[in-house]
Amino acid sequence: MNLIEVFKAIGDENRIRILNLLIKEELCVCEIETVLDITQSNASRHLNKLKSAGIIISYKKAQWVYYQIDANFKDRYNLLYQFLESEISKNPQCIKDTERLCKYKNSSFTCEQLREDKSQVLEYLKG
Amino acid sequence: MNLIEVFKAIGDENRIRILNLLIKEELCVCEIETVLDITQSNASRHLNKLKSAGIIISYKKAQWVYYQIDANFKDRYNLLYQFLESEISKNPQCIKDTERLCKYKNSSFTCEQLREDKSQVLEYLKG
DNA sequence: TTATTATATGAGTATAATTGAATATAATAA
DNA sequence: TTATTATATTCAATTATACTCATATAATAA
Repeated sequence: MNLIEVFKAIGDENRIRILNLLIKEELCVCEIETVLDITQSNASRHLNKLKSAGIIISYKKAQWVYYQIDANFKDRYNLLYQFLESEISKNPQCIKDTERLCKYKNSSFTCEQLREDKSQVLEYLKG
Repeated sequence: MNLIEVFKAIGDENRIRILNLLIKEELCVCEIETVLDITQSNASRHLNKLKSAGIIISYKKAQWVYYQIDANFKDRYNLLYQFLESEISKNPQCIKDTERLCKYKNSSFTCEQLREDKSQVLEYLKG
């Protein structure tokens, strides 16, 4: 966990968007790519950068990989985390993303649904 | 002052080093380039990035341009500023830079001296 | 005025970061 | 076992960033 690496990791729109979601709750890669509407490889890459910087951690459940904010990061870089939590919620793109996340969470869709028909979920989140 | 732009601006070694100095006190470009031992154009460019991001401001005194932390930034992004102030002092490179800054400040060298013989000042700071 | 000088900027180059498409890997399901 | 699938990774292309050298600009000094 290096100061410059952490700032570099946070200083990117896609990664800020991912952090915005993970601050709310842990999510698996397929959920993140769906809510943010970005490609799978792109989501995976950005998650890896955040993980390398020590901001998030991951664990496997069945075939899915779940990501969440690293408690050590919250603890060790607490002021930064508090700042991020507070400011990220004011970012226009993050506000939209949060709405999409809530919509997804309030629906009955699951990772299995995403596998079977992702376009259906995307259509639901759009309308 | 945009969140991502601010993080991008801070996420660079030379700019972190500059911020470390400016957190201690306002400095002009020729002092920054001397203490950090970087080229003039490089210092100027990084200062401009920090200024564009809304982190620092500048004013002219005679032929010198002095930079300092923007009070609005300190105020508006207070948690981030506090975090930065606290963490930056633990960075190995910044610790060395701070020593050089103190050495420079404790000497009788001025911007005029830097003009007349910069290499002499650099030699003093090295030894 | 001209000379000097502190800083900023332009052009070119080198390096790093981001991306999509395709493929590899590791796990589950049949 | 083989087929499927979620995620990670590689490759190639693009874009962004950082750096150096040279020059422009704006101010002071003579």
